[in-house]
Amino acid sequence: MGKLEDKQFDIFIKNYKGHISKQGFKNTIQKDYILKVLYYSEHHLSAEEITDKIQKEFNIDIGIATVYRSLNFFEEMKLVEILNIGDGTRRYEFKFNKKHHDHLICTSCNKIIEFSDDIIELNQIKIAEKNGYVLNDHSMIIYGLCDNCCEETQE
Amino acid sequence: MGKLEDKQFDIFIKNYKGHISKQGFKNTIQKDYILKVLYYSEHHLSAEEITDKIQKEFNIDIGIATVYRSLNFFEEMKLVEILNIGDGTRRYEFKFNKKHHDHLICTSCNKIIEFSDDIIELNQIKIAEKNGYVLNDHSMIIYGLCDNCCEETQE
DNA sequence: TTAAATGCAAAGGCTTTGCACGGCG
DNA sequence: CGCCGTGCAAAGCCTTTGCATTTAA
Repeated sequence: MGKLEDKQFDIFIKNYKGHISKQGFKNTIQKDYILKVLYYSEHHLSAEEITDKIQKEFNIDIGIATVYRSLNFFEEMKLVEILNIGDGTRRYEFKFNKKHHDHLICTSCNKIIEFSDDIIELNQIKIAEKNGYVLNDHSMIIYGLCDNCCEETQE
Repeated sequence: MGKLEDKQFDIFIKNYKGHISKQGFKNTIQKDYILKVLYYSEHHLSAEEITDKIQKEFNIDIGIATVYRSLNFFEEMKLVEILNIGDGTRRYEFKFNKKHHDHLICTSCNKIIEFSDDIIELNQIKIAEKNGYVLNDHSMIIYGLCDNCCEETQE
């Protein structure tokens, strides 16, 4: 968490808090920590992982129910996106100010790589139109073996 | 369930049964009915829906545990594909002899349309390669409002 | 002060599993 | 007859919910 990033995060959180207040909600440290963990995380985290990280990195106990409630709240506010890779556990990622992207997942080690592809972005709009749908969102997950796991299976 | 289709299904099931026997598994009427329901279904069904359909259409009671076990079995045999639209319930569809396709889902009524797009198919291979992944499979879900639901919201 | 947020534990969905019994080969 | 498959009920896992308590504004 370098200095520049901290400044960026501070600007974001200040903005966020003002927004929250205006809407009649209340700011809490729990939400701050969840946002902080998500903001700085390079990975897509589950509710349990977020809870553990807050405990380990900030030495603060937080109920997992609060984490779930907050995450759902953030999702409604479009700050957070849910990633469902099909293993029964939802993962969450910070979305604000981030370009849309899709995911490439290793079926062996679960490593997740983000990618974005303009051609795919364009085509999904066309497909939605062609079928009479008004596009909302999309999720594309490519499953495969990452380079590491691929080497292992060849040995 | 027209005559032509019945013939097709009979051919399939005969083949399938031979295959099963060779592998040391046993054929059961339960599995037959599950395959039949999936084969003829135009929709993507949940385990519960499959169980209910077998009860209603064939008047046969089948334990939902058996349905789940069979579906997992069929998935391993690549006969069935799991569709995870993110609402917590897995849906299953017959895959055998069917071209790969993706899904367009209405976020209001959950209507599912299948589509396939060559450009997207091509691009996902490129993306996997570019990132050092060996492609396995992919799932693309486009979320939007279908024409019906779109009209309703405008009224 | 007072409405919203938290934390705990209980409840809720969906799916899996253990075990005794039934039925295919 | 041996073993796999089934059915039931219980357990598991992730997530949500009810309720008393705490806390921000």
